[in-house]
This record gives sequence, structure tokens and C-alpha cells, in this order.
Amino acid sequence: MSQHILTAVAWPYANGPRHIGHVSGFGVPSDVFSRYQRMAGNKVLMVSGTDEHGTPIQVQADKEGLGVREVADRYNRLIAEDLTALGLSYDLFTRTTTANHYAVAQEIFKGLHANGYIFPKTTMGAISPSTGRTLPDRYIEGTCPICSYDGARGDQCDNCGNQLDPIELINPVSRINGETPVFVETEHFMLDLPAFAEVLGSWLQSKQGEWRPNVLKFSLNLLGDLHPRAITRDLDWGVPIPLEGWSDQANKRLYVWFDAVIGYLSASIEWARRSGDPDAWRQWWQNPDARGYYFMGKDNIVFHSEIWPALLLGYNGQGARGGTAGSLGALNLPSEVVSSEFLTMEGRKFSSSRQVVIYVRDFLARYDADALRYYIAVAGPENQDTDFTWSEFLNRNNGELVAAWGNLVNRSISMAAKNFGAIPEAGDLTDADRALLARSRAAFGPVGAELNRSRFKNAVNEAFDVVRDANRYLAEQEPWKIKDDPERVKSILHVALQVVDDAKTLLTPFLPTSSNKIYAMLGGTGVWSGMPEMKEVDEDGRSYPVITGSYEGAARWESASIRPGTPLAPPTPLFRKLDPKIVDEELARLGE
RNA sequence: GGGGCGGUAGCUCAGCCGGUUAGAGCAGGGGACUCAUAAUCCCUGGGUCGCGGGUUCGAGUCCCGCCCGCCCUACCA
Repeated sequence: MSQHILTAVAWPYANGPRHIGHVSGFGVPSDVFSRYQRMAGNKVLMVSGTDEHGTPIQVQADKEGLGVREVADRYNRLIAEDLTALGLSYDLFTRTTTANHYAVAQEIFKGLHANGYIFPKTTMGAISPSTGRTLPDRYIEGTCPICSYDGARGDQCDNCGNQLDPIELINPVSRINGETPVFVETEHFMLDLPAFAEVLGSWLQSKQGEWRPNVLKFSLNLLGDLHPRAITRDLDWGVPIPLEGWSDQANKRLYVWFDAVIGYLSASIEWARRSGDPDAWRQWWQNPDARGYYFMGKDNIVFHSEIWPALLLGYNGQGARGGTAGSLGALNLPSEVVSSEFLTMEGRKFSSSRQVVIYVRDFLARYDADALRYYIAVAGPENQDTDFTWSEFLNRNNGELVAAWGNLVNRSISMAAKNFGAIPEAGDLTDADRALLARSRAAFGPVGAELNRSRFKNAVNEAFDVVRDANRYLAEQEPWKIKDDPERVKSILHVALQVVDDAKTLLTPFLPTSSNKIYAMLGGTGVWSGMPEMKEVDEDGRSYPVITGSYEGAARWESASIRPGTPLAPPTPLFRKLDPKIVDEELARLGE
């Protein structure tokens, strides 16, 4: 049964390059999932983009002496290049600074406002006297009024842990330029989150047994303490507020978290427009049978299990105040929020400023995308924080990718090519032959079930069990010792190649590049599993890069019979074996 | 301070509703083989399941307390 599946991938923030911790949280898992779903015959729409508004971009621009737009442009392009190089199969990877995104974000705001879920409130805000810009709480520091710790931030004291209001700080100063902020009254719009407590509660309860328990428990717990949340802020870098008397205020914008989550919808709409059928997005957002899977790191759960559903419910008119759906029509809530934990780097937190980091770009300059994808799939932070170490990366690469899987492919094709120059025909099969063939065919069920539940470690391990069994089979059959029975050798190598082909299919979601190579080695034609590409597009005369691609490859989640007689060339190695000295080289690159 | 998650062999991690001698991969030790990027295959040593209580015929698996790590804490993307 073919289903419409929306893969909604967290939006990387465009204030700098992304490191491997970021892509292990949202990037690789979402791509493995999407590739599997396409192979299983479902209609996948995988969308994301760079998140480009907000104060951190403003701060970064000031630091670099550039405009916000230039900073956003630069990191949008850089991040898009990195994600493309990793092979992430976005149907559309766009950005939040498009006219389309502005229009969709404003439409959601207007819908919520019309239904009564947004109200204004006057609060005190800090501004920088020299620039006139608002200072977010966390950019203010001073002495904690409770414990007298003098490095307290405006939102919280790191020493005593108490919540603070920046106006309470003793001797407050700006962390950006050291000056003393001025506090002034300012008016903002608030989202009435408590109006959704009940409907969110029953929605979450209905996910019992389906979501990862930690995500569900965490989300349910948040419900007990919902408060109205500001959705605008004093900043000129953002989406204008679409109300009379507000839209022309240069210094009032939608707060960045509000517009960023709407990106899933706006990107889907942009994708549909570019595909030539402007209403195509509705199949993923309004069809009751469609499913939406959201991938992110754990710091983002609240936005996806609480706030984004609240925005959708409010827009649909389904909160405590009722209402009617906006002009887009009622929209589907997430089916599942798939959250990853965090990756650490050699036992420490990733930190760009302290050079405890490896950026995706630098990683891919020295190692292959499949090597990184494999590491993340098999050793990434799927259900708990995990530690990336270069020595484990080396071991996994050399011991598992190269020695177990790459070598199985290489020895099987090499023997067949050398002895027969083609895929040999099988003769009478022995019990061992039949057992191994049945073994790899039977793996599609359980491996697929694990992938469908986003249990990637189990999936890749079960796929690798097939690889280990195939290596054992060859060791037991010893075809290289058989000198007087070429028919038996043919049967053994036929079986081995069939299982290599099956394992290649099982590993395609994780290792698309190398799987494509194996497909070609065994005589496959055309595209097996499609790869993303960057394209320049125009919108209102402005050009920007997007990631897109045609993923309608030949890959299907099933065993496909290899064709005897297909010519085989001597293989070239699929994966690079790494020199152990890279561990020390990489460690030397890390800061103290 | 509050909430959440985690703390299992040298390393990275599995262990669902409590049930026989706690598992895997890698690393270590021994052996076999040579088709293959010296890759592969077989055998093997190794754990007071963070600490302390409790419930139970029986707890890594449930309850309480504590210690450690990480995430969130409502203008933090």
C-alpha cells in the first residue's frame, strides 16, 4: 500500500557551518528513513532548509562586518553544499528568507490571530543605547540578585540555576559590546499555548506505544506548565507582522522560532509550485492517510511536539477557543516526532569557539560520505548521547565497512570475474546454498520493520549479520580449493553474488553511494538510488541555491534475482582503508 | 530549584511486559585459510549490570534515596 510520507527535517541555523553532531541528529537519520520509505514504495516528500532569521545571525553579521543578508546567503550556500555532499535526498532544501516563506508564515499568523489564539502584551525589554537594537536576555549578563554570582545571564543564573529577569540583574552589561542596556516598555504578541493544553494532551496520549517513550514522556510533562509565549520580538531581521499598524514597523518581526517551524509547510508549498502542480503539497498535509515524521536533535523536541502542533491546531480552529481553518484549509499534525540525543566529540561537548569540532565540510574533504553515514547509523546518538572518537571511526571504517562488507563484495566479484568473466549460473543447490539465500531474502522483513520505526542501529546491525553470514559461507565452501568441479564453483559464486546483491539493497538507505556502485558492478543500468543535486533557482529576481533531486531510482525493498551471463569486470575497492595515523592527526587538529 | 534521559565486559552499545549459567561488535589471547584492500573463518579469557536500601519465591529489569553525565526550564535556534 503506497502512502504519502512527509519527512520533515530540522532546519539548520545559518550562522555558521554545521558539524557532524548536527547531521547525526537530523540529517543522516532522516535520509536513511526517506530512502527506505521510497524503496518500500511510498511517496516521500522530504523538506528542510536553512533557518536564517534572528539575533544570532545579526550578531554574526556584526562580527564579520557584513549585512545579515550576506551572512545568511553565505551560510545557506555552504550548508546546502555540505548536505548535498552527504547525499541527503531532500526533495526540497530551501531557506526561510524566500517570499513564499514570508507569505506562508504570515498566513499562519493571521489564521491564529483570526481564531483568537494570539494576543498583545506589554513587557519590558532591554535595548542597546549605541545601536538602538534590542538585546535578548541571554546576551545580557550581570550579578545574580539571588546568589551574587557575577556571570549570570539575563535569562538564568548558571551558578544557582534560578530563572531570572534581566531587569533584576545587578550591573547588567551587554555581552556583545559591554555597554549598559536600557530597559523600555515594548509591546509583543503572545501565543496562547494554554488554550491547547487539553487537545495536545489527548493528541499525545494517542501516540502512546508509537513514539519513542522518552519523547512522549517529555512532551506530556511539558503540558502541565504551559504559559503564553511571545512570538514577536524587537528586531528588524525577520518576517514582518501581517497586521494593520504593525507590518510597517521596521523593528517588529515574528520571532524566529515561530517562522522557522512553519518552514516545513512553506517548503512543501514551494516544492509543489516548482514541481508544476501548485496543489501537490496537499497530499502530504491534508490527506488523512498521509503521515508526517519530524527529525531533530533533543533540544528541539518542545518545538515539534508542543509548539508546532499548537500552531497547527490553532490555525485549524481546533484549540479551546474553537475557530475555523484558515485559507489553506486544515493541516495535519505530526504523526511522529523522532528525536536524536547528542553526539559528543572525544568525550567533550562540541564547541566551535574552542575548536572541539569537526565540520561536515572538513570531514568530507578527507573521508567519504558513506563512511560518515555508516558511523552515524551504527554508533550515532539514537537513544542516548554517544561519543564520537576518531579511533572508533577508524575501527568501524576499517573493520566493518572495509574488512567485512567491502571485502565480501570484492572477493565475490573478483573470483567470479577471474574465473568466469560473468555472473555464473547456479546448478544444483546444497542445503547450505539454500540456507544462505533464504537468510538474505528473509532479512528484508525485519530490517525494514526496524527502519520503519526509525531504529537504525538495529537495522544496520541486522543487515550486517547477512554480511557476516556470507563471509562465513565462503569460508566454509572454500570455492578457491575446488579444482575439479567448475559447476560447483559456479553455484557457490552465484549464491555469493546473489547475497551480495541483496545485502547491497539492504544497505542502500545507509550507504547510497557505494550501493549504487555495486548495482553498476553487477550489471545494473540507470539509477539505483538517486542522489541530490544543488540547483540555482529564482524568485522575484533573486537567485538562490536549493537541494533537490529525482529519486525515482530502480531501488526496491526486495530481493532481485541477479542475471547469469551478465559480464563482470575485476572490481575496484568500494571503501578506502584508513591509515591508523589519521587518529593522531585528527586529534592534533582539536583544540585543548 | 523543577522536569527528562542515561550510567551494563578494555571500548561502543543491546537487553520488551521482572524468571534458567547477563549478550553483540570491536579490542586482547590461540588456531585455520589464502579468493579478497593481511581482508576472512573457528576457538577463547573478561562484567559486585553507578552506590545504598526496599518489594518479590526471584530484579540489570519495579519502588525509594544518593552520586555522576547530558538535555530542557516558557523572548534559547
